Amino acid sequence: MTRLAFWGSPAFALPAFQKLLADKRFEIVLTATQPDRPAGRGLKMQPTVIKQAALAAGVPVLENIPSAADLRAAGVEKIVVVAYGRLIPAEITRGWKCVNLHPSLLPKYRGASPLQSALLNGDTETAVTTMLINSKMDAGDILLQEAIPIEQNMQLKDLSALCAARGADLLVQTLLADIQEIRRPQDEALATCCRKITGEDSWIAPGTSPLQIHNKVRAIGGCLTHRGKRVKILATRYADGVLELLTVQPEGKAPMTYASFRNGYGEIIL
RNA sequence: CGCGGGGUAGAGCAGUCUGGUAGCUCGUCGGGCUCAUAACCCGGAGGUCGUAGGUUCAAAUCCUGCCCCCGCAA
Repeated sequence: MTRLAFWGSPAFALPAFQKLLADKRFEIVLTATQPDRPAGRGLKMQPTVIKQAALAAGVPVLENIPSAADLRAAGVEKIVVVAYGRLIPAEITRGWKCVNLHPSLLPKYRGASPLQSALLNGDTETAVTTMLINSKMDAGDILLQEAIPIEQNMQLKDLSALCAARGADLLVQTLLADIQEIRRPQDEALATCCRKITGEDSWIAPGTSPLQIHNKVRAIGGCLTHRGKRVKILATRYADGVLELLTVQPEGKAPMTYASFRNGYGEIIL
């Protein structure tokens, strides 16, 4: 039984956490996650998904970055990192094998928004990759990689759930493998980086093509102004060059079908 | 006390400022036209206007409390 530390924060990390938790070949002796943050309406303090899961499972949680001493005290042998959201100190990466799960076809899409970037660019394939963390962002040696096809009308939540699930399996395989044997360096010449997505990115500029709109909507949601109100486009279908609006949400209102929207607000001119 | 929008027929909205027993689009039901239709025409059903109280001859509309939903930002 391998004693693991699990470092992760959002929902994407949950399938991996639960998979490792349930697997008798591993024991999660420590979790690290981001601190509670004020979030949501009213700015109430919110724990991360992983903190909630760890507490429910009775696993110790650290909200600050664990030190080498913390890891030694807990008898950690390997560290698993999934969407932790913070840099790992060099003293940790030097002292332990830090296996990271990254949902992209590394060395493509290093950085903060690999899934969004793949959808935004209309890629037809991505991957889940396990790698060893080094000092550079997502640049460590690749361990295992599994391709994931992206369907034309797949939304971020679908792709994210799929990658999280496949990634969890891939992590298990990776942890059972001989890491020194399978590690191979990334080809720096092919490396690309994606930045963090902000609200600004979802605005649909006039003249955006139907396919570009579709890709934007399924990656990060589309935003436009209609009769003086901001309207989010939540779901579209694209086939044979034709873009069809499916779900839409006016500012301050609940999501609704486009048919309903049209009855009350009128047609959206793209 | 982070900022803000909203709760009116099954659905989406207008009407609230300038009180006077509720309207539009869609759906639904019935009828008509048509070879036919998700098209078109005619007709009907369906709402204690979130909730409690107040002001008034009269409240969806003005005032107050409460409940619920949502957007932004992080």
